[in-house]
Amino acid sequence: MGYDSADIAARLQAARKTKGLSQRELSDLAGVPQAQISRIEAGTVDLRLSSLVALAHALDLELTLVPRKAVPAVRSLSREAVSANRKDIVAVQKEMQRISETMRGLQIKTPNLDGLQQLQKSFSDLQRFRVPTLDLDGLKQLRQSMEQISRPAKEMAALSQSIKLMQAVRNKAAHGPLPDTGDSPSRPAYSLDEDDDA
Amino acid sequence: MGYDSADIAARLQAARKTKGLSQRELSDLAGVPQAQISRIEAGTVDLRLSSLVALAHALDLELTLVPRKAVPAVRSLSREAVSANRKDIVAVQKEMQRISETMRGLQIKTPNLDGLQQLQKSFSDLQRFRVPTLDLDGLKQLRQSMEQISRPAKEMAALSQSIKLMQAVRNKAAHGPLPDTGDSPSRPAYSLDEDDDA
DNA sequence: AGGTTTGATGTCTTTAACTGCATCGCAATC
DNA sequence: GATTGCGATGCAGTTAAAGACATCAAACCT
Repeated sequence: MGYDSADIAARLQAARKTKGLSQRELSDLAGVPQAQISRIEAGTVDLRLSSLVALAHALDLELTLVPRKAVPAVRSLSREAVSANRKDIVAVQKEMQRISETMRGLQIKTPNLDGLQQLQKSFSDLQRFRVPTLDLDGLKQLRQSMEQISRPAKEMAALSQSIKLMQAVRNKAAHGPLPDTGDSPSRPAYSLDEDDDA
Repeated sequence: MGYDSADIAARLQAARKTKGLSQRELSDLAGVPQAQISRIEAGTVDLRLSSLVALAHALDLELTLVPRKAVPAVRSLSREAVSANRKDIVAVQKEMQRISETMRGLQIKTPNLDGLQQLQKSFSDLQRFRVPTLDLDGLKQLRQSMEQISRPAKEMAALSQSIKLMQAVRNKAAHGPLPDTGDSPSRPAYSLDEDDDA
């Protein structure tokens, strides 16, 4: 337990998920038993430093001690490194791949379904976005919806739902925070404010 | 043992020292036994996260997980926060205090000693400098020398030596790296270099 | 529906951190 | 020379993480 410890646990889990790793995969990677990882992420154990470092290392993270006053700066710096870029590139790519396959499947199974073309067009549109801009959860939701389309008697509802979801993802990608090409430092929010205590 | 763990231990010790804390003081502050702190700093134990967090907290540090690629930036950021400012303010203050007391002692014991006035003048001069600019080791050396002055038959040698040392400290403070008032961000060395792997 | 994966939990043994206390050597101070 | 404060070390007892299993329920995919 503890203010900080919970943070650490949460960050470990977040890092694992955005890397698309299961607890077992991470287990193999870090040499820490899956059961232990589960307990750690749940925050029910007071883990050893060696375990923490092993996990962090496997997740391309480093454990650092930073001065209190530098914490906000470091936070924004870390955020920039993970969210603006990288995020869950692999996971998103994978999801897009699967959606693409689902799309293909639909075109074979129900080629003459009204609106399928529109969906296809939207998808082609979506594929032009740079990976990091896409929302993983939105994509997952979308795929789930798309798979409903092959269900008899639900085609139309599922189809229009899918189109809606896809446009939602598209809009989010278009208007969301832009990681863009040359990541402009966007004003250095990281600067140590002088407090001169003591 | 471990690549990272040693780092952590070292940083803990460094933080403690620059704060001018003894292991026992830190022990009281963090609630971790002195013996344990010793072992931790020596790197002979694989400490628990709770201990680490307790110590970090007591030292005004926070444990954070930062992405590999952001590590250099974070490092320079932390360095800036500790070294440019703060350094070992407390220790320097303490040392200055003790020198002041030593000075007073000399003025009582050997008030008519030639050159004492010059030493006093130099010291007053020194006191006008901002704390962080002063060199701790130089001050320690100085005090040691000053205490020799009360030793019979060595007064003169010790006195001139003290004057020399004090001027050395003064010069270092005057011409050394200036932590100055408005710490200029001195060019943001922290920027995440794009590598775009994957 | 059946098979697989994922995360959560349980049990047992081993290992080691942790605590509390005492002590030691060393340096600095009086 | 005695005292004090420092860090390091030893030891006995308690506690809990680690490791190596085995399950289990839920979600997922075919």
